Amino acid sequence: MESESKHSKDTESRILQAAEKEFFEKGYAGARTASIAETAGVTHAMLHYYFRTKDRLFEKIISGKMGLLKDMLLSAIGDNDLPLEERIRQGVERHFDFISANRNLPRFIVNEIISLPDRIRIMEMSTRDIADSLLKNLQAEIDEYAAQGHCKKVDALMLLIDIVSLNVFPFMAAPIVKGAIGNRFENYDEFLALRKKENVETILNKLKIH
Amino acid sequence: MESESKHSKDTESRILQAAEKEFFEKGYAGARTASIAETAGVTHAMLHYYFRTKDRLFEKIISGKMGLLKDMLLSAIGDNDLPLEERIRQGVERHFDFISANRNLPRFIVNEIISLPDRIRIMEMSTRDIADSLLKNLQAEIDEYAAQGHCKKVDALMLLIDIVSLNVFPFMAAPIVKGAIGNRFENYDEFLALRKKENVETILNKLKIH
DNA sequence: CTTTGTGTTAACAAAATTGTTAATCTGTTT
DNA sequence: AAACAGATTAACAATTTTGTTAACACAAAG
Repeated sequence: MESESKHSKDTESRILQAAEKEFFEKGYAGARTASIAETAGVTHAMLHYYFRTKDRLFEKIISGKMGLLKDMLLSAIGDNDLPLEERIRQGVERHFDFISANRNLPRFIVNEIISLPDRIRIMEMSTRDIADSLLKNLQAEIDEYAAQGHCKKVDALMLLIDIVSLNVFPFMAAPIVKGAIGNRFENYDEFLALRKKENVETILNKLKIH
Repeated sequence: MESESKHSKDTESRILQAAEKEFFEKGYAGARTASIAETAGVTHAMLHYYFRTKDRLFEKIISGKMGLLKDMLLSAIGDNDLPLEERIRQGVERHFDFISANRNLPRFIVNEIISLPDRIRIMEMSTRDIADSLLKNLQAEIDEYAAQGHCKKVDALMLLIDIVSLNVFPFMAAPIVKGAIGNRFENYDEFLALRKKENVETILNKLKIH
């Protein structure tokens, strides 16, 4: 038996939780306030009581997730005090794990944020700042290693896009990929584990000198 | 002056055209039949006259696009009668161009088809068939080349997923990537041209022996 | 124990969206 | 030109979804 007490103060957070699920699964337009309320186990009047409108509730969710986008990019670079190859390996793995832990975040971002013209600019500026500062360091490091003959002189930006592309796709397009892999794997997580290794190799392979 | 004649039989196709645009941009839930009708330049009653319901109109659009998904995968493999490396290079380029010509098709598929439980199974079976037959040939070819010492023995499935991942991302996540590239490029198409080359190299690089 | 304020509910209202109908128009056939 | 059939429109109806309100519950403070 769960606590059946009325006047439960966690109502607000339960609505938020249910809203996140609903918005992530169905997008803003597809989400229904009544459905959110039902999932949260409250009447839909409560939703309006706490958040006034669907829009404001959506804002609450989306603003909380904006930070995660930065984290997603940042995680792809790894710690600064490791040798380059190890740093990149770790970065790719952490990035993969991050997305794995937020499987429908990329789809949500791509759909909902892109469809709001205002937000695109915020998004662009936000990613620009992160990318700029981060890539400058990484590029310098790569160039240094390359000068020492330890790796190829690759473009850091392209490398970052490679990492994100490879890591995001198997989650974003999971149903299609599931179809493609057929019965080659026991379950999808098994495939994902292998895919993670493969992505690390693909990225490191771009640095290797032929 | 366009033909202002009433009784224009192209009304149906204009609705379809407007519907495709609307559904692609806003998804099923976000699309408005009135908006579609307005874009098509007809009253929204016409939409119901020709297609009865929003659902049936959506079906018309989606079923027409299902074939394109197959084409998208098929284009990534290229012609059979070329040397392997050339075949893959051409495949990656054609696949990139195909997506470039259907920029919001991937997003549409990922969102709308995935959200319909029925369709996922159709999708899975559909992709399975294509992937199975196609990958068997490609894998055999790779293995042959590898046995001759001309390339590494890579997994064809992983290679296909690599191709699609790398090619799809810059279109699907365009606003985020735009932010990341900042002012390094004149315009996005210039970046895309470079990205296309980069993807070809990334893929071919996986085949090269170190 | 009454007051007070917040949380809660059910029923209702408003708005938006989809779907229908009956009348009208237009080109075609006889 | 009269009849006909499909196309078109405007007005309306139905449904869905969001948002509001008034009454009620309950715990805490005076």
